[in-house]
Amino acid sequence: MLDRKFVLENAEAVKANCKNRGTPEEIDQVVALETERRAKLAEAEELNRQANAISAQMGKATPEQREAFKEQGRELRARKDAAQHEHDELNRQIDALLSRVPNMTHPSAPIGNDDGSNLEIARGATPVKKLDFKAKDHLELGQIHDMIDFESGARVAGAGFYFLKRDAVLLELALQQFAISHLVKKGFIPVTTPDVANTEILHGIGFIPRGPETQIYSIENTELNLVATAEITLGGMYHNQVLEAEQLPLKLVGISHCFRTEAGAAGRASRGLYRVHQFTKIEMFAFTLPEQSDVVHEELRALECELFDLLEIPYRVVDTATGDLGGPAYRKYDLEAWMPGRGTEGEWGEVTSTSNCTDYQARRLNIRYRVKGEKGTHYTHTLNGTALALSRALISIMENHQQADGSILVPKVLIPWMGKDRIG
RNA sequence: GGAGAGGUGGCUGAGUGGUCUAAAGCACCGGAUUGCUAAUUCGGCGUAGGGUUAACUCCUUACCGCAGGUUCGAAUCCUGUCCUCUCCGCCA
Repeated sequence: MLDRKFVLENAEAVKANCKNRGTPEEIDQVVALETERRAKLAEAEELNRQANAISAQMGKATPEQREAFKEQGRELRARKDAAQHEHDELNRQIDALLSRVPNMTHPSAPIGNDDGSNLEIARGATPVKKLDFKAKDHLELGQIHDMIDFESGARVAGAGFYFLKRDAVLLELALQQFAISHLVKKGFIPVTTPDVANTEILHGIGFIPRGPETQIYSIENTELNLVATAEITLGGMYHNQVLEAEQLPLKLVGISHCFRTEAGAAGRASRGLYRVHQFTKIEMFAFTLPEQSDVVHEELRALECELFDLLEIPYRVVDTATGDLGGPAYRKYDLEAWMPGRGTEGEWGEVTSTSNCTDYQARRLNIRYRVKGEKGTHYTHTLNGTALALSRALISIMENHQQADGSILVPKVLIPWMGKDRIG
């Protein structure tokens, strides 16, 4: 959510930003309603002040005065309640409008309507290999080595669920160990989180549960929802809290179980593990001072690159265009790994994503920081980044490290965790 | 799951319908003072919104877990709800 004062004072810039992002905007209406709201607030407060003044005299009033005061008090409070209700209604309308307005955008982010305008800004250290045999996709490889079982997944939980077996499990655990231990060395605090969160927290992060097109599984008769990413719980950790400036930047790495309905995604390229209802992720999250967030964002991106370089997977880095940014993101980088089994001759597929959400989530979640010796508080900035999405990491490892005979070489960094250097 | 107790400022903790404008202490910040490892003393010390200003400068409103209700007036009374603690039961 943007700051109301900021919207009022920068209406034209906010409108232009909405246009760049392809979001319909009603900024003029927000400005009008907010102006009206402030007037109503002043009115309600003034009436309340008068009523308080009357009440204060009540103690030393004579019995006759008392009755007159009571009557005046009643009337003032009634008028105040009326003004307050109008104010509250305006407030609700503004909130509804404003919660649909996306974050402002980093001046360097490419401007464009959709992912076609995304800008490739870097390539990984590992080049795309020309295979001298026909690449198998991860499903075929999974079948050869009995690693992925979608049929059983469907029997138990429906299409889009799966069992990992044998070396896939070892590989997944190795990847988790590898990513977490790497990030702990970089100063991240490892955390496990709840796999459910209250609706309020989801809203704060920018998810909209329980709508017709929601990505979120919700638990009936409760305010609980299965998380779609640990961004939700990690960001929610400090809901309504005030941090000390010297604690920042606060960097967390969480083990994230992700549950997604993928409503509306039917028909999109989604063979195998690429788009599933449940997967596990290693997720980075940071709370920073406003002046730190750009630097930390670059740091998260660099760490993602480091992990994929170490896994010897070819990838490209993409600076996400305005029209393709999610609402809370100020800037977003994606890593797209080369997936030889995807499409007819291989394709890039998104494997990580890191966003700087500036104060957009922090304002909704009310996460602030205080500077020692200074008055008042400020909103933190929040950032998130995928370290590894295990399902897609599995795809990229299996498909990139496959050999002509169908065996799969284990990347060097995983061998100690995996206990072997080759699958099959 | 059952029974009970409780949620008040950074912390401890008083406050059971009207100077609560929330006592007091601790911690913290600033000043003063005294030659004894620090003491004493004075002052300040929350968050958010609105108005005002050269200026957190002044004014004002709200906030005692949260949401409602009663009342001219609620930290205080009522209802609901969330959370914490203790005991019992169950359980990985």
